[in-house]
Amino acid sequence: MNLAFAAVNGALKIGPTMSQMQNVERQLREMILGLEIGPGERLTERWIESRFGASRTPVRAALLRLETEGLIGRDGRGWTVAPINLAELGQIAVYREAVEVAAVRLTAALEDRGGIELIAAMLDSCDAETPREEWHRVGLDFHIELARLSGNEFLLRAVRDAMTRLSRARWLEVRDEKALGRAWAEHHAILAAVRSGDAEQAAQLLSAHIAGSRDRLVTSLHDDRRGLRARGFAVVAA
Amino acid sequence: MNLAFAAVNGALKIGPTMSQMQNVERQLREMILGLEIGPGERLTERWIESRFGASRTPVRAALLRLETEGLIGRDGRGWTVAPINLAELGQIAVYREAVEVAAVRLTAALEDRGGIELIAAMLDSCDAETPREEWHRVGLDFHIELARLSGNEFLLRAVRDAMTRLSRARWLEVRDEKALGRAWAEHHAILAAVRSGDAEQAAQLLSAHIAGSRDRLVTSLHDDRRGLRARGFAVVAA
DNA sequence: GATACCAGCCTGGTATCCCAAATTGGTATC
DNA sequence: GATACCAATTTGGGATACCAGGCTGGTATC
Repeated sequence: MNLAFAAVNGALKIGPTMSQMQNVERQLREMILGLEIGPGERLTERWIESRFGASRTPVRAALLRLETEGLIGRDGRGWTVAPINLAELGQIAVYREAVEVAAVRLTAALEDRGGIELIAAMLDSCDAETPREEWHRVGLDFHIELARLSGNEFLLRAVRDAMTRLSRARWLEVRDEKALGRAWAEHHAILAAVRSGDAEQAAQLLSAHIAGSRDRLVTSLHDDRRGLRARGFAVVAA
Repeated sequence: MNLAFAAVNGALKIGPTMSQMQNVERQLREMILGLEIGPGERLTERWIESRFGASRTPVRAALLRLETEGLIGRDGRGWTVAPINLAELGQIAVYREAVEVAAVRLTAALEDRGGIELIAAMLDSCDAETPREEWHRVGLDFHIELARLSGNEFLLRAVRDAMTRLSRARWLEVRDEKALGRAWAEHHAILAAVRSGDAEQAAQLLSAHIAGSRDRLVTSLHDDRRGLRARGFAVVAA
């Protein structure tokens, strides 16, 4: 079973019967997260309408939902793809630390922690041959699936929301193989602590992981901000 | 300055220029939170349309937003006011403990904690003569404003979301004067700890307060579930 | 050449119309 | 009386027409 697919499928209801609104929402989200539409770019309902072959009714519904996800915002009397906001990334790190640590503490206290092995398998499915997209996806899904194990819908939703908002920034981050390996090792260390039921250890490792991740991310984007702006991406300073 | 009003005003943009969608959203939210529309009740877009004198377009936009707030949900091919869900209340307590404790720790570490006095004043504005609605509102706003002091938008949003979802259940809770006084005292004790910069103490007091609040809430609603159902309210067991 | 002004276009906001599917209520059948 | 069935109604999903306000580009004036 593919955990990641289950997650996506559960959230988005991919299937033969998908409404126009879900269709537009999904495709538009993918274009934004995949940076096919750059941060800061203007969106018009008419453009989306013609781009996806749906009328304005489902387009507007999709825009409203993406707004609540923080992927787009209102710019006066129009829609704008959310810019990369370095200050916001710092706040998100604090937020996700709170909810992820709470979730991992809950999970470590559970009796049935078998789900951990599925997450470990997901991590192990990545190797040197794995494309960068896959590393990126697994890196996000690790935290989401870990939160899911807690069984708390609200912690899960919060983590998923945070990872969605971090997704583009993490994609833009320049990460060398060493950084990828370190993250991989840290993920496994967290899993080991949870597996052994050591909530305190798991919490500390996770906190450190999130803090380090935030520092590397903000530093990388801060250093690259000129290049990012040159690509037409709106970057808001910390 | 009225903190509570500022919060509402900031969130809802009350003013002379309010779109139909904001109008419908606000009124419908008030009807749901005020239990004028009972938990579990069916909603049709046509009814809302005629009830508020707006066409279906803004009605549907408002419904989409209220759905993300968890106040309504889809029931097959229709809309339903979210039932009172005792299991969910327990999960929300865990969630809000995570984010509120994180926020209060941040605030206790701030240099400028002057905002605390405004919150204390808000608490002190309630006395024996104060109507129940006001106690209810202040009890919710206390936690929201405390989170606002942290300066973290995401923690604030999370607390606001949690309090919105708890609002109806807390309104239905049978609280005697003793319980109100205890909550008032606990709130002040938390403020005192934050004021003195004792993050650890503030965190512990807040955790205990949330746990106690949850226990009383779930117990009260559990005991009253027959009465609630007799009033036509859908109550989902824990 | 700079500036004040105005018409036309483009935007999101709203109202309304159509549609397929599902619910419902009555009816005929056993 | 229970049940299978069918038509009318109602539902949300979608498409489209219209509107007011703001932006733009051109033009006339100084």
